[in-house]
Amino acid sequence: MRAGQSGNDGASDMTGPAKKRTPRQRDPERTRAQLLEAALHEFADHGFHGARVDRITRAVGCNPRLLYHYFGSKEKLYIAALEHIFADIRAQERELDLDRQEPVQAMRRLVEFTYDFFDGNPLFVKLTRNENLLEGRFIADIAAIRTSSQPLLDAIGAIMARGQAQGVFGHRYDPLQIYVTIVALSAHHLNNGHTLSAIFGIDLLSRDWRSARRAHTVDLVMNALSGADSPQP
Amino acid sequence: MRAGQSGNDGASDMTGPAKKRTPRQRDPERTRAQLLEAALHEFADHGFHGARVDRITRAVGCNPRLLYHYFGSKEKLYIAALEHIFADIRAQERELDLDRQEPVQAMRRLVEFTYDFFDGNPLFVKLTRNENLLEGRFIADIAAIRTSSQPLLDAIGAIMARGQAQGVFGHRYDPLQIYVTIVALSAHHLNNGHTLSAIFGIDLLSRDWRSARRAHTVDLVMNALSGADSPQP
DNA sequence: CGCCTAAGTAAGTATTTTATGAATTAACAT
DNA sequence: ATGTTAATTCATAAAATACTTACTTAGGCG
Repeated sequence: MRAGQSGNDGASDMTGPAKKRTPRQRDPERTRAQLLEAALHEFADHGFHGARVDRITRAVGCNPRLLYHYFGSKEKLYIAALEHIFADIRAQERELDLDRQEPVQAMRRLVEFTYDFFDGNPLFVKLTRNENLLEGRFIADIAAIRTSSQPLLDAIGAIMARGQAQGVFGHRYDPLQIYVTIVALSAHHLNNGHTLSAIFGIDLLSRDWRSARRAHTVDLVMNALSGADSPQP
Repeated sequence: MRAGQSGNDGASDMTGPAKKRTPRQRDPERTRAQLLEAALHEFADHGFHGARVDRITRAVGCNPRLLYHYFGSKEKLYIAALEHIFADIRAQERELDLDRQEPVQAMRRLVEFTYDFFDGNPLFVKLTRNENLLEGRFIADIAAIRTSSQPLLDAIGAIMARGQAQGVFGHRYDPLQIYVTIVALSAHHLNNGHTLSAIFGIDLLSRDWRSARRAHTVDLVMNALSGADSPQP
């Protein structure tokens, strides 16, 4: 707290209160980062329209003007937040390294990883939900969002092919369908936790239920892939 | 601008249409219904915070005051809309009648029904999404929302039990997990269609993809239930 | 017919909320 | 120091937006 208190010079302030003359230590990077972090939470909790720039700046404890100085507008701040959160998933996905493992193990690892990602990133879940509410108005413009998606699908396709060749996997599904399935099983109860919980009178967001859900998800996907063939109509 | 006078002074109106002199035929029920219908779409498309009462009344072509006359506030209108859309699903669900069919067929029917319900009710999907964005602030207060949920779970449990007894189903899962799974597989791509489409560069909301998804969903659930046992760790 | 209530209209207002213009102050290179 | 640039504050514009007050008119009912 080295900031130049030398407090009493605040006396020069004419308005009565004269409280926090503390002129906010200059640190543009920190300020920008704090704003982005606060925005992430604000947009996640209230959506774009429900979010208030005022709440964001108050959370950071800075002047509203700064938000516009650094980000230009509420919309641009939202885009920055979206971009930031999507960068994370790409980074994490890159560490998966599925090609070197046996098919069954690789698939299990992918499912567990995916489940844990959503379970551990409520901000991502919420921001994504809101972006879909906005009909994906901004997501398309974010560059580098499709970059590592094809590799992921390829990896899934490769795992299934290998598994089939080895005879451990049965019916071969479309990799995209499988991936959407994994994500659906992992995230739907998070996306719709409040309504589902209200409808069934059980808290689907509790630690216990989520833990059971994890096992169920892994179970189901492995079961689907290893099953010989789908029951015929 | 002493409004009220008779028709032809519409010439003073600058915008072309000049329709509004017609003093809206009196029909309270119709007005109320129209407001509710418009609200359903407005809240679905923009969420609670993004929705504009002004747009709703303009869509109906009535005076803003009427909205408050009939519903009291934006919030109460939202609740009315939520209540209305949730009443539908309950009604439809009641027609299922799963107990009289063979287990495999009953389950297939349930999955298809559930898939088609979400696929055919975008308003329901969107309103639900928004209600979850609001952390279920209103859903809990809506009476009769839990009414027919337990019967549904019981029905699922019964189907699985019968299937197991007949030897057509293998491992027995928790009915709630199964139901959440069915819903997840049916609705996740609708809930997250825009982001997923952007990420993979494929339109998951197209008729073709949704049709493929339907088959995949049925396939997966039937496969999961009929599978002997899950692959062991 | 004439009155009374409720449906409907016109025209605000109060408040919130995003956004800026311009002054002020710190940091830093020269 | 000094001058320049960028960070921060102050004060407020400007626009939305939910909601109201005060009126008008239709139409059922005695």
